[in-house]
Amino acid sequence: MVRSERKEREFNTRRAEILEQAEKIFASKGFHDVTMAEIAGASGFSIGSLYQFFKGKEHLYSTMISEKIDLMYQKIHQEVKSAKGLIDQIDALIEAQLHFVDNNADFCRIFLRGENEALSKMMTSNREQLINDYYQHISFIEKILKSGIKNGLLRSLPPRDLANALSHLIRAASVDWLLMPSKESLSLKRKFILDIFLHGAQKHN
Amino acid sequence: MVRSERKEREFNTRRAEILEQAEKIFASKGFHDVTMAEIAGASGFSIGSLYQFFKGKEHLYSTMISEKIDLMYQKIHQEVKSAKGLIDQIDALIEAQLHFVDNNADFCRIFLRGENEALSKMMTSNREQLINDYYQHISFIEKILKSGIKNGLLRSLPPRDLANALSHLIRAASVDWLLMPSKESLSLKRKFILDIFLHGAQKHN
Amino acid sequence: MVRSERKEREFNTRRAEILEQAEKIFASKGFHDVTMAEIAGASGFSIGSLYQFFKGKEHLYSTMISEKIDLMYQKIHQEVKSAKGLIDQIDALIEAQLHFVDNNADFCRIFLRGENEALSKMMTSNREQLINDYYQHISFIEKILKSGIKNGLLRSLPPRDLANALSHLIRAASVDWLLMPSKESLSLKRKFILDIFLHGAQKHN
Amino acid sequence: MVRSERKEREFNTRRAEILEQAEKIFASKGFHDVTMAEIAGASGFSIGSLYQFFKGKEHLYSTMISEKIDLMYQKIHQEVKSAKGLIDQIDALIEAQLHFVDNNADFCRIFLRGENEALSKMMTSNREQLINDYYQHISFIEKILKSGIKNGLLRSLPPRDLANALSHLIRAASVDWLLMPSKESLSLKRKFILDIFLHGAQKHN
DNA sequence: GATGAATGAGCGTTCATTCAT
DNA sequence: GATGAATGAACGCTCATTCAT
Repeated sequence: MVRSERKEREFNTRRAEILEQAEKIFASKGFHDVTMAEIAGASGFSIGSLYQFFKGKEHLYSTMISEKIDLMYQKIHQEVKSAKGLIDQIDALIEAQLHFVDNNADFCRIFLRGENEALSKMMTSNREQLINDYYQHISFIEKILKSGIKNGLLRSLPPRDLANALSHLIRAASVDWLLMPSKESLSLKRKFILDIFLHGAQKHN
Repeated sequence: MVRSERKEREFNTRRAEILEQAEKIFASKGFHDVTMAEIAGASGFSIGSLYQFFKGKEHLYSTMISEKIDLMYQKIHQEVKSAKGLIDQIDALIEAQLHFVDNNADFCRIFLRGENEALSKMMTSNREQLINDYYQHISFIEKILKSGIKNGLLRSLPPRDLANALSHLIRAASVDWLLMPSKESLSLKRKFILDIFLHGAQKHN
Repeated sequence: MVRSERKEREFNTRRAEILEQAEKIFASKGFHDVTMAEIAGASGFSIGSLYQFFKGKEHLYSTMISEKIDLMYQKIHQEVKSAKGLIDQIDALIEAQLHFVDNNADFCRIFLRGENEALSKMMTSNREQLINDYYQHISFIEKILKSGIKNGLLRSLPPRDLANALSHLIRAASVDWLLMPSKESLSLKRKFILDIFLHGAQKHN
Repeated sequence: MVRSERKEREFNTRRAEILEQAEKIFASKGFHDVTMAEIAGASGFSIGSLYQFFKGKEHLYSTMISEKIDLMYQKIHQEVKSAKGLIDQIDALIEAQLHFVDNNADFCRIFLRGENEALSKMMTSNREQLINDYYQHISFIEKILKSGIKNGLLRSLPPRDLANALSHLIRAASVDWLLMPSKESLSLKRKFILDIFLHGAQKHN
């Protein structure tokens, strides 16, 4: 039916609106200090309506988290894929992730709080999904680096560990920036991250 | 008075017992899903007794976190200070931190839901203390690396960024290990971390 | 909207029902020995519902007190205003107050444990309101007596003190009656109060 | 034994010390906001010791109240008895009671709060004792007034009601004074009370 | 479908009282 | 006798979820 298609479009629009408002509120106050009434008010829906879109508060929260993170992964992978050559791909990876953090500071700060413990409760399925997505992301990086090793551009180190290292070097800069109020744009760290990842800290003569 | 000395010893023993049990429980369930009654039961005290040692649930939690973290910093700094030479010091730093994670996996997992300093849950004073301690730790690493730059052993990069990078490379391995149930000892990553930090991933001809 | 009008009517009905039950319970057990669960049970609402009508236990209590007292003042003033002549007005005042006590014995007994204004239990704003209302009531009596002095019907004594005296003579009879279980109607004291207030106890030859 | 006599003297001294401190604290904070630990601290005894003198908090409180009130009655009766002639006796009654209120304002203010509801709980025996003492006091006044009637000095009105009236006229002035912060000495009301009680408010030609 | 009033389980905390020392 | 640490029952309040309208 055509009608049901429109309905579904509308459904998705409303759902997205709720998620958008929920993100803002959760980002600013954490999980436990937010009430369903608050989200209902901010998104212009009634409390009851929220339950047509999400099974409950936890579901709403974890959906918001995982959809946003998936979006991040998507963007990153897209940027990386459109880059040519190993170094450029790594650079694109760094740039894309820093860019996301830069533009979603409040959201990212959620992870500096202890709030995603919410996920540890009932939402095991969602939590596992999140970890799974993370692994996939790491695997994605791993694959790139593996090809670098194959090409002889990178040293022959365990690719999984390399991927982890690269990922956390980006995170290092991000966390530092998130904790510090008002500093220069996070993108300035891009070169440093690439440099330290490729060449290390030691001076070579 | 001799008597008050014994009392104080007993007081500290009991306090430590509570903290030990609280750590286990908080580690497995987070902050909000734990009740004072649960901690009381596990530690063999009455609910009321808990309040002779801690001002409330938050205080108990934040005390547990910060005392444990301070212990980690102490151990690390101690190990590093007893090492001679830049490389050995960095190695000691890595080893000491991996060792702590290895021996306190449950505790560390708290931080997988919540970053290094974990939390809005803490009374501001305690939270600030914790952040302060973290900064001091980073500064400690920074100082070592700075001397390495001075000596010409390390490249002339921003020492603060280097310290951050090193710290997160250790974290990278730790997180990977913490997420994976049952693997080899975390210490095996020691050499890799040192290697990647010093020489980077790129092959140099 | 018509709808909201009905809702409001319902809201007020429910609110009044709670207050009515709360009055009975508070009157019989005081403030501290009453639980919200008890009031909820007696009034046929859930605990949570109580909080839709009142901010908390204190608010419920002080609202009950002050609304009832205001009602008493209203009735008294109304009766007095519809009387003509000084003596009749004083008589109406006595009669109206005795009548209220007669019909609200349990409520009034609250004040035998705690004076006219009853309480530290109230939010300051409400407490002040209550004291203010009391002063207004005394002023109301004062005004009547003042006109009696002007007319030469009453002796030239401080009107405020006279008002106080009259008010407490009524109280004297009320307290005596409230403390004695099962006696004749309180209204029988009406003549005595008027007599003693006007002519005093001494025999004049 | 002589020894047990000294013991008893000591016991009574300590008991009185506790009651004295308890009065101050209860007077300033009411019943429920005072802890046994607070009284113990203020009176220089341990918590446990308090229970050697009183069965519990309520017992301590009600004992303090009734002993103090009994003291008041004693003083009043004593003053009255040493006065000669009806009018002087009534005057002594008024003066003695105003004097007590003047010197024990904080204590008296307890009764303007709703705290003696404490007595409504378990301490039925004590509460009854208190009411009984009150009745005895009223009876004492009644007897004096009755003799006045017999002598033809007072009008032939129900002596019990007269006693009540006189008692509450004194109370009227006391309450007014207690509620007002900083005013002239309460004793100034003495003449007014006597005057209004004897002659009433109406002008007689 | 949409609403939001009603529900009631759940928890942190206090403090009078007890009792081992 | 004196102490004060230990006990644990008790209660106000919140808020996710439901369901009658």
